[in-house]
Amino acid sequence: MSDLFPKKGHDHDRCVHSAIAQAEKVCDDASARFTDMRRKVFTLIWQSHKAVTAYELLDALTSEGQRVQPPTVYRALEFLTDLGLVHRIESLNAYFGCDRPDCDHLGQYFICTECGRVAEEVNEDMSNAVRKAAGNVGFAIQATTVEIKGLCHDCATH
Amino acid sequence: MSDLFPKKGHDHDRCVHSAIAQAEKVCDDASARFTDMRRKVFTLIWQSHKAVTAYELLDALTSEGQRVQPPTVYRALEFLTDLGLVHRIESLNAYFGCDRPDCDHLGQYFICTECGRVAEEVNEDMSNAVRKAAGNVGFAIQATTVEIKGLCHDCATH
DNA sequence: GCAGAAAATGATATATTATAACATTTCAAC
DNA sequence: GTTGAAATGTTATAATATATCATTTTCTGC
Ligand SMILES: [Zn+2]
Ligand SMILES: [Zn+2]
Ligand SMILES: [Zn+2]
Ligand SMILES: [Zn+2]
Repeated sequence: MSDLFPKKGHDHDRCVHSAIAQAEKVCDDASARFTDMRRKVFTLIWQSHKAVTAYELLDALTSEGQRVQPPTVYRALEFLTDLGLVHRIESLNAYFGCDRPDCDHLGQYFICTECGRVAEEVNEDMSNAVRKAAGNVGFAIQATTVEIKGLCHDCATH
Repeated sequence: MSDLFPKKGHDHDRCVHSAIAQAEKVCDDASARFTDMRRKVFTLIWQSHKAVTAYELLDALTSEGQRVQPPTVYRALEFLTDLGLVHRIESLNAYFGCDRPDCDHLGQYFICTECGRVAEEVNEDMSNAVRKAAGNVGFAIQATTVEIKGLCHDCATH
């Protein structure tokens, strides 16, 4: 059985640093600015492997000092999602950092209802099944939302 | 190419009557009450093949006479979704009538961004791909959200 | 039929998520 | 340094959803 959710006790600083490095590259390639605010929001999203709501981000930013307003966070989120650095999890109204922002993909999200962690997979069998089903009915895909809730292996076995 | 979205000019009264008849049966089998309010909400949802928001339902119910409050609509929606008569479309924050409420299923939803219509499919290839991907990583599925946005055949070709 | 319990709805308030509109600041290009 | 575009700040409000308690309706057992 392959891993998908990160191991407990993994070196999470590596996750964060790698994500930031990739984000810098993606922004650079797109001639987009990875500003302080965007970096703060992005880093907060990567604090855990859970999805984070806009207002959790607001609270975190506010407790750091002066009051941050909703549009500030939503703008940063829009920027990050447009560039594919962050994905919105529709069934949670929350946001999740992508670990492969360099390539275009139709991701699928496994959401553990016990520990709250989210894992993104890019599974060609699933993507192909979706594409084929769409093709069968003459539907031209623009975007897909595939979110699977349940128990991750750790939570199912402990 | 098989049909999925209903034809223009189809006999929609048949859709509605069939849906209501099925709902009555499902409620009866579950010893649940298909009250006036639940029937009204359900019928409003079936007015079109689009997904309907809670507040659109509220407005429709209110214009029928006295003011209806949000909890009234949300309660009816909870009842209907719990019984599988209606599905929530997460990416739209909206609700859509199921045309096969009698059988358990993991549905997939095609959402046309042009005409707004939604079509539910129960595609075993997709469902199996999801189950297999979950199995591969030891994930125990509780619920799935598969929503596909794009252009329906009518809108793509006209 | 009637009492009591359970289910459903009404009513009020409030929580959560998200955007519109305009002002100010920052920053890169010239 | 000036200037124009991008980003952020500020204020207000829209859209979606739930908590809580009161009242009404329906069901069950007698
Ligand atoms: Zn990590
Ligand atoms: Zn878990
Ligand atoms: Zn119809
Ligand atoms: Zn269409």
